[in-house]
Amino acid sequence: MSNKDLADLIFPNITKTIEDYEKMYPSRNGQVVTRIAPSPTGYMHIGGIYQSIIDNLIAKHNNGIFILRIEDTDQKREVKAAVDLIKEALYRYDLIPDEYELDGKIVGNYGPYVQSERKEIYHAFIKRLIEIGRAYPCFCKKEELDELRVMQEHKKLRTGYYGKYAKCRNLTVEEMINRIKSGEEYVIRFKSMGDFDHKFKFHDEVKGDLELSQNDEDFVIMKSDNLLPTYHFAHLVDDYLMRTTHVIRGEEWLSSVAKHVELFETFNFELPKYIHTPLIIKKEGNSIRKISKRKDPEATMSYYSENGYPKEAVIESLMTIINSNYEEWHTQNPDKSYLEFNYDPSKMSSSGALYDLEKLNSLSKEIISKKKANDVCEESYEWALKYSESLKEMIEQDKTYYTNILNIEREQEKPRKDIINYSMIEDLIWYMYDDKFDSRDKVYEWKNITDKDEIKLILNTYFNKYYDINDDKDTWFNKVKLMCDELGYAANIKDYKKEPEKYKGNVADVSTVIRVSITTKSNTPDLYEIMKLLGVSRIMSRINKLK
RNA sequence: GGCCCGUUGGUGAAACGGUUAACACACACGCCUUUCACGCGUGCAUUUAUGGGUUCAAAUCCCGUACGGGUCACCA
Repeated sequence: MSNKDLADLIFPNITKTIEDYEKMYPSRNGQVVTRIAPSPTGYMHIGGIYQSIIDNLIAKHNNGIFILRIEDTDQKREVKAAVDLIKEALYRYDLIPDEYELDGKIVGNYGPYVQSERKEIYHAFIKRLIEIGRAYPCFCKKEELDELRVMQEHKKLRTGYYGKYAKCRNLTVEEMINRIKSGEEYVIRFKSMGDFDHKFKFHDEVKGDLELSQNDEDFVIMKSDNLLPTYHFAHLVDDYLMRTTHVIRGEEWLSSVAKHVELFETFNFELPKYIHTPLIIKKEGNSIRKISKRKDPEATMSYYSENGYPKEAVIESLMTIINSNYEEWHTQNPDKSYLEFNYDPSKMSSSGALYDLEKLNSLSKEIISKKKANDVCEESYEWALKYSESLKEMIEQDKTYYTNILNIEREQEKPRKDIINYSMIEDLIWYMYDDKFDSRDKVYEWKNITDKDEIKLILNTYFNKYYDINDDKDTWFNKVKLMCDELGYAANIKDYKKEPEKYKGNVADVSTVIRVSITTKSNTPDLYEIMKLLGVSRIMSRINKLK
């Protein structure tokens, strides 16, 4: 009985060899290939988009290929709709893969791109490993493994299935065959030849040169229940066969590179470049921790959709933590797409990247302020369709009116920056709509002038004597100033500051009274424009109701 | 606990043996202004977690300590 017999017993139907697959998926002649490989376990995590941005950036920058590969080897954790969620998130941010498998359609010559569909491929590789004596079935039960670990911990030994603790590696082929034939459950383990006390040099594109201990663990490469490989083995096979040149993955994988290196060396495959990205972390009180889907809403991409952040803002904010020199580059090249930025992994922070919502907000304000009113209208309408019935109705009443509101103080050199995201638009402009104005609980935000009679006096004087809807902006404001003179307010703030005791107040106070009486708010965009849009009769009706 | 990685203002960070330790966000103040905002200006680390060492010179190199993170699954 030989290893070959064992291999044939375990994989009787596997006839294709590694060499067959190498021919099916030939070398791509130096073309750069990156890949995002999420497991479909729920909503897209912000780390996934973060990595996809880097994948896409490297691929596009080098005329390369960006692959989406679904890692569904863990059926227990699988969530059915998750692939749709992944696709949705990727497409929303224009991170469109060149090769993928979605909705049953395969695009690309290196597929399938879903791991559960690649079972025979993995089996061919495992079969070879068994044949050459570098993999073996292990019959240890979970309880035995637990016992082993407890014993190791107790003796303060390194835990794991290695060396003399890897007892199944010493089984004879005959014994293995007999136990398999008798129906015992087993996993396939890799037979390591490494020595933990020997170090090897490893270059990571982010962390630089590292010295790591060799792997000596006989880790599991194929699971017992679904015969699918574990991550480590799938990484070897898929990234080799898909000809991946750059593996971008989270830092948590750093501690398994010794396993991967031994795997690649065993097959004599060239190692891809590794970019182990810092974890996205979050500060909570005094502790810093990995951002988590369960505790942090902003860890999930749906947070940004639900709150109506424009996609550019999300990308920008992530770019600033990907390479901190990005922001500077972007201010120098305001018209260029981020895809033209020269990403440099060695410039990535090697500690965690703290994702800052404050920064996102500031970026988002900036970006929205530079958009055309029409685009803001369309994008916010799209958002409202999904997330806000109320805003949707406002927009549908009269799109032009809505756009005009958005356009106040917009198309000028220094546009107003008050919209952080689309979910806050309604809060910013509801007073421009009569039904909202009438139905909402509102507080008039009077400032310096609160005396009812004084307010009445100002409003009466202004609307009876001065206000004319047809005035241009300068005339309009000059009239406000004229009224100030008449009522004893300073028309000029400087005059007021010089001799405040001479006046009842200044033009700012008077303007505030007009503003608040019409909008209830002390903070609004340009009053002249607002009055123009509202029109005389609506203004007067509001003024009259006030009395 | 073992192994690995890290630690520069409130935050993201630059600086790769010689700078007043960039820049951005936040914050504070001032100016501008019909309010708020925008914009503009100013301020904001006597010092790079900490203790030693190397050097004419250290945030940068070396060692120790502390603290934080990752990992030690038939999860990825």
